[in-house]
Amino acid sequence: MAVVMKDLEKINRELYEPSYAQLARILRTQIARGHMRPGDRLPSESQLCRQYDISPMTVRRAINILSDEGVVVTSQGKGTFVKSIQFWDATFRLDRLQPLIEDEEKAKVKLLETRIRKADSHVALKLGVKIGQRVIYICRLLLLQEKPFLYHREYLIYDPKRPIVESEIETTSLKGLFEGTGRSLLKSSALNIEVTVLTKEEAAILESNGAAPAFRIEHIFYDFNNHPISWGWLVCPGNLLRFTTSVGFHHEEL
Amino acid sequence: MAVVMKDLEKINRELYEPSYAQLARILRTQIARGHMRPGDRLPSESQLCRQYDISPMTVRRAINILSDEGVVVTSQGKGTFVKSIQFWDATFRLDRLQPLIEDEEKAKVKLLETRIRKADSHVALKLGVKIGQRVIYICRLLLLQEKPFLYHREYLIYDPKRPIVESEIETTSLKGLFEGTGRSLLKSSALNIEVTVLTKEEAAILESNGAAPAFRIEHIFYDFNNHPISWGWLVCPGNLLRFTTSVGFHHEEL
DNA sequence: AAGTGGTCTAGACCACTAT
DNA sequence: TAGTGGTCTAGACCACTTT
Repeated sequence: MAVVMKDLEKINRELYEPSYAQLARILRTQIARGHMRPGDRLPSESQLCRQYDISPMTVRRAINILSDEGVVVTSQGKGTFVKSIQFWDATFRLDRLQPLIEDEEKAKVKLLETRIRKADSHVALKLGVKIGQRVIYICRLLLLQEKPFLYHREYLIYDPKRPIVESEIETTSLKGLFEGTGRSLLKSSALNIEVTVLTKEEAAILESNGAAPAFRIEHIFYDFNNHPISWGWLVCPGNLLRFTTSVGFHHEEL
Repeated sequence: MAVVMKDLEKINRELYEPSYAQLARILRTQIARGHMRPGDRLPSESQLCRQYDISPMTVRRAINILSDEGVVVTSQGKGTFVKSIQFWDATFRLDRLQPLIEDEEKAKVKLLETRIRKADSHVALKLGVKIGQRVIYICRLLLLQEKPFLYHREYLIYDPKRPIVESEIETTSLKGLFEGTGRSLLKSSALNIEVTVLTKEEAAILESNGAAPAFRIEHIFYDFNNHPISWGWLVCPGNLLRFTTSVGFHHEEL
């Protein structure tokens, strides 16, 4: 059977881009251009070795990249196949917010309130402390180009032994906030995204309509003993935020 | 300098779990237990080779896994370091919905309406067709345990040359819906998640309160010529759906 | 039996960083 | 100069699937 050598770009070893990345890019482009369609089998690894004159490990690495990206699926003994796109593969990344918030020019954080409170039943449950125990309440507003954008409230465990209090409260930018202040004491975090409508108080602070729909991002941070350190939530009016993503095959335009 | 051999699990080559995965797991566990904290340097690759008696490539593969997971960060010439957790690393996966919807027992799809319409300006813009061109409108309701859960409306390009129409409309489960019907003609999809409040009509169909907050997931599918195939959106009342995720270091409990 | 992907070796050479 | 990660080789052996 004659193999048609179509689109056979060569690997250029002079480039800064390593061979495995080049091969991954070449195959990804072929798929995105429709030369290989979902369900089609890719050339076998040994074929790719010969075609591109690179070693098996390098080919495998390229294939693994595409596999991690969800572009192909491998099956031992059968081959490597182009995956059909799955709606469910979509992931929404919070880091789309990061550039907005880290821009010191446009983003300002206002500390609205900070004080010691006694934990009510709800806070006690979330933080795993006893009702009535002293906790720190922090309330911040993030402004984007002078406009209210995010309203953040947080309860921190009050531990006189660790002076995390001051450094936490001092934070006037959200940048370092969630990286952890005592940096090495944060182990993990659990997050929820929900929708709500703004309360009157929230609407007033965010200069939005009451009962406007909003995102609510809740977070709990844990230390290395898996004990909660803080519980809080961000509220952002729906008209100011959307999450976008895409699934499927993409490549640079010609 | 005496190296303290702490937590030195051995690689077991008899296991089904490959060596690189074992090493990744061992290192991940050490980090999660706090034996190595954010900012700490991992043993160098050559040290790991000697300690675990495996080859450099296998060590590299383990490190690469942790790097892909965002647990460590590598720096040429300096070493490999435990990353501090980043709030922004959080990703929310749509596939949390999949098990719900694919469960044929609990999930039923009701086809509410399907008919040919002429594209108005909005639809024409989204689908890249002329105003007045005929498009297919489909309206579905997904019920979960007999309760309305998702309300789905979609506009499809009407192309008599391709009989995608029948197969699309026949779909009574959402399962195969987004995998594509003519399976090989879907190239990519763009998605948005927004918040809205339910209109009266939506609230009636979803048996929810009017003006209740809701997720709105919009999608556009493209073919291999990068032309839109369909545009549609899902609406789900906020009290029925939340997205959850976590960031940081996790390991199996002891 | 032949072909496929999956793991792994024992090195090599390079680029970068610390000292 | 010595140590670090980054790339790559040219095979080996294995498990699985197809013929």
